[in-house]
Formats: sequence, structure tokens, C-alpha cells
Amino acid sequence: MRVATWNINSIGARLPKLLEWLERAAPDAVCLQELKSTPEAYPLKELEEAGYTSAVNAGGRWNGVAILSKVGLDDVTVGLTPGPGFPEADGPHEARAISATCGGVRLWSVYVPNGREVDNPHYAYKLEWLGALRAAVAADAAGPRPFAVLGDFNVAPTDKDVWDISLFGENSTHVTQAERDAVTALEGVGLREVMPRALKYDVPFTYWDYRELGFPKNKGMRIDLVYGNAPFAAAVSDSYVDREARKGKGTSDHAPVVVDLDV
DNA sequence: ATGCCCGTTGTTAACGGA
Repeated sequence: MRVATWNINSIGARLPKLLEWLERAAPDAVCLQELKSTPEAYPLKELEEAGYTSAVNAGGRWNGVAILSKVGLDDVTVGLTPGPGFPEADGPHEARAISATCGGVRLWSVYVPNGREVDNPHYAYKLEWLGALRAAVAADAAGPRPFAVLGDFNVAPTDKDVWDISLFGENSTHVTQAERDAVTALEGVGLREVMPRALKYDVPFTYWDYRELGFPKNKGMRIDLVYGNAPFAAAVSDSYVDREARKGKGTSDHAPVVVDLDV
């Protein structure tokens, strides 16, 4: 079974590239982020014609996540489970999480808040959101079924996961210890990172800014991550970042992360 | 060549992205 995660930066603008990639890579299930789509505008029919059913949490102009599957979509849950300290309780709902079981594998597709700047309220929201995610996935993570959280975490796990750490200042997000701790706290509920292979260069970056020749110069970041429980990790036969999908015109600024499983 | 920002919206400027 092949699963993948991809921040596609608008499913409307990206549909031709998405359909092309689905045919080429032939994943069984795909976690998508940044749909930037209303529920009405989501291209359900086009994806069905390509062989994929969809579980969608679309929020309109911003955010939005989905799971595509060729192998079933069962027990879909939308958003994070409300509870004490639930960060969305005081603001508008943001479409940043959805989960489903696909072919016996439980998957969460997540779009972690950006944070903007360390002194911006959005940064605190980001840390709270990651805490709520940890609580929300704890039961699935502890279960016997292969389970993984896949998505755009908006956190580079180590200094090596950005092209030049010296360019990140005191107020820069994505690289702070608090953000990294909030992500690695997932290990406390039994998850561990599934590391992808690099197809080129040392570090398999997943994001390159559209500006200033980010991709050709490989000024990238590794922020799209896969965290799996022990049964999931044990089933992994390969994982890589499909940087081919970042080449050319009309692409997302992120590349897909692919994980092959013996299940 | 992988090539000089992109996507969305009470659009023609502003904002988010990271």
C-alpha cells in the first residue's frame, strides 16, 4: 500500500497537476493540505473519475484538508476533538485536520498553523494546536492498527532541515525549540517520525519558496512530516520526497512525501 | 535545465504563506 501527503496550495489551481501526479505515483491514499476551497468548489467528481473517493474538511479561502483513497474511507472524523483548552473554541473554526481509515490503515491529514512570528498570537495558537493534536491522536496511536499523522507541520525538526539556519532570527517561526518540542511530544503517545529518502542532495526538503529561485537553488525546508505508530513504522518498506512534482510551471510550492507499506 | 512568487477574495489592493 502506498500513502502520501502533499500540501497542494489550492486544489482548484492544482487539479491538473494533482491528477497528473495521482496517475504517475499511483498512491492508494493521499493526505492533502491547503485546499483553499469551499466544500461546493471541491472537485469531487473529477477525483472520483480518477478512482479516488474524498473525505473533505474545506474551510473556504484559507486552509482546508482532505484524504483521498482508492481503498475505502471509513470512520471519518472532521477537525480535532473538542476538549479543555481546545484552541479553536475562542475563534472561527479552521479546517486543519481530518482522519479516516483507508484499507485498514488509520490516517490523519493535518495542516498545522503557520505561527507567522514568535511574537504573533498565531504562534501561541500553533503550539496549542499541536498540543490538542497530541491529545486527539493518543488513542489511535496506542492501538494495534497501523496509524499515522501526515501533513504540513510547519516545523523543521532540526537545523539541518532548513537551507540556512543562520537566516532565521529571534522572531522566526518553524525552527524554535518550543515548536520542535511540541512536535516531538507526539513521541510521548507512541509515534515516531518516518524519515524519507532524499532523491537528490543530502536533506529531503519538502518546501521551497516560489521566490528567488528557491527550488533551483535548493533553498528549501523539510516541514511536511509523517509520524507513525509502531505497527505503521514496522510496515514501512520505503519513503521518499517526490521532488519531481515541484518542477516546472503551475506546481505547488511543496512536494509530496510518499510512504510505501507492506500491508 | 528545476529558472527569477502564487493563490484567494464583497478583487483591480490586501493578505497569507514560511
